[in-house]
Amino acid sequence: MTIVIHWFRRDLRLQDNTALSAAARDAGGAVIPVFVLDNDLLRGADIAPARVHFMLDCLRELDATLRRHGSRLIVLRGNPAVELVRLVQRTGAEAVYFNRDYTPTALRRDARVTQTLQQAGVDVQTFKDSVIFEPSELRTGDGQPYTVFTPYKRAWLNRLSLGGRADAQPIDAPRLSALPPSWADIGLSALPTASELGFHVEQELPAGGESEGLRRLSHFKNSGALQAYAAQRDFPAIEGTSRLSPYLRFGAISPRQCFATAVSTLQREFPSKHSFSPAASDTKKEGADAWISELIWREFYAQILYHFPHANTGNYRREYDGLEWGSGNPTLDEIRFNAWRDGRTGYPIVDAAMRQLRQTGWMHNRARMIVASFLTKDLLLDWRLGERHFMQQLVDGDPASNNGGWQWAAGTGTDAQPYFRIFNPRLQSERFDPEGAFIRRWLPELERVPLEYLHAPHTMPALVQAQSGCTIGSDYPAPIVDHAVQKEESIRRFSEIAKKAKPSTR
DNA sequence: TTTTGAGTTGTTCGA
DNA sequence: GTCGAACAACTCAAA
Repeated sequence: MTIVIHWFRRDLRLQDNTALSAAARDAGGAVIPVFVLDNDLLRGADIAPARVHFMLDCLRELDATLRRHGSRLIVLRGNPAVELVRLVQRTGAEAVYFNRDYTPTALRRDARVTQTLQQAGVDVQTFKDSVIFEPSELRTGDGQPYTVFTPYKRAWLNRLSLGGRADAQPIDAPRLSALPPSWADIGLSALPTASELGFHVEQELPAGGESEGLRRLSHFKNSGALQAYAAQRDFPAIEGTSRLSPYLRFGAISPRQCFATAVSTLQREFPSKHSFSPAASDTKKEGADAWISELIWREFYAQILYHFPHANTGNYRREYDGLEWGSGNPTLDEIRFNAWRDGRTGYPIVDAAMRQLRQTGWMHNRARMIVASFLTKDLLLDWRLGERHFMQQLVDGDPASNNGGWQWAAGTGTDAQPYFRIFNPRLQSERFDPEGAFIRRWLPELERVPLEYLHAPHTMPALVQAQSGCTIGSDYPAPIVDHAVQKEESIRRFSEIAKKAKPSTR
């Protein structure tokens, strides 16, 4: 009888798991579920304690669910290639199956692991799972990868309606056989905790795991947040987003499950083309449409990083390699970066967002844009500093989406807005946190500051500062830079590059 | 090859 | 406060 190893990576679930179901099918249920704690990744510079903790949560639940079905999760630690070959030798497995990962680091690792396994005579099979359409599946008429979102989205939706339905259809969880009792000593005796791995988690984190991911997906739909998504998602004080990003990051839920949920909402609101659609339903349709767009953005950035791996460490638009970052004074730059990181810039919307990140390992997407714009356009600091800090903090930190988002904000990426369109932090604050609820939630020192001063506390007269118990300079900082001045300098630097270089990306 | 339409998420100014 | 226009010029993708 054939035995197949399923190597779990970013697919920590049993339902709608492509490689796992294929393994169960090909092996008649005789699947060895395994996860490898990769020492190289755990020692990497871009790792976040919060993300490790969340991942371990997912693994713990995966193991518990497998045990309810008579199986269990074998957890190994070390180099995946070495550990998997050893597991093959011990168990007599003939094949290793896994779901494909498209980030540069994962591609290098998977090439090494595949080669090692094949040299040992093991059959290796890989599957599409973490996206609905893979990087190579959508090409322009010229056969080139898409570099602009809107045509990409159009092609994505077209492909779906022209025979791609199956790609978006979730599949059921497989039936797995019990592992032989004689294998009881294989793998770690217990899943380590984050602190046992050397990570100190200070945040209150969402509970990881497949069931929690599915519960949140249902809640997102049933609470009406999905339908209201287009109208509410931009306000960080509102629970208007799905909060599913960590679950998608680790595959506790699949993009197909998300897409199916969004589509079911559309079909329920619009059972037929001919039904009368009042204005309220149009809003609901916009909600699901906007959320589907975000799922497509996730795949857009995955394929950008796949096709343009230089963007992983450098500017997607290489002509900006000559761009000057920083003030020219490294000490000042360090002070400014630390103020940004710690939420002490004197711009409340920025500071509230940075404290939300530090305290929860997550940040609202509108806030991510604001703080990224602030770091790159107001502090004139290299986007890579912000990108790395996000990766070291975010529970949902995904290399492709994080890189894409930062380069977009910095103006060095795809679909960059014209360089003179620079976020004004005060305007963003007034527009997207009009009641100041988000600011007050994360900046207790501003709790009693009247709303008319909340978006710019340094404008408070001395008397008001005294009345609200918030003295500028001691309780809360004055702005560390002048937005109007920094904006002009940023525009100057970018326009210089634009004059010099003929744009090219490749 | 040429043409055409469009481009996530904005800001500022002046009426 | 609200609204429309200007901001500059280029690339991408498809016809």
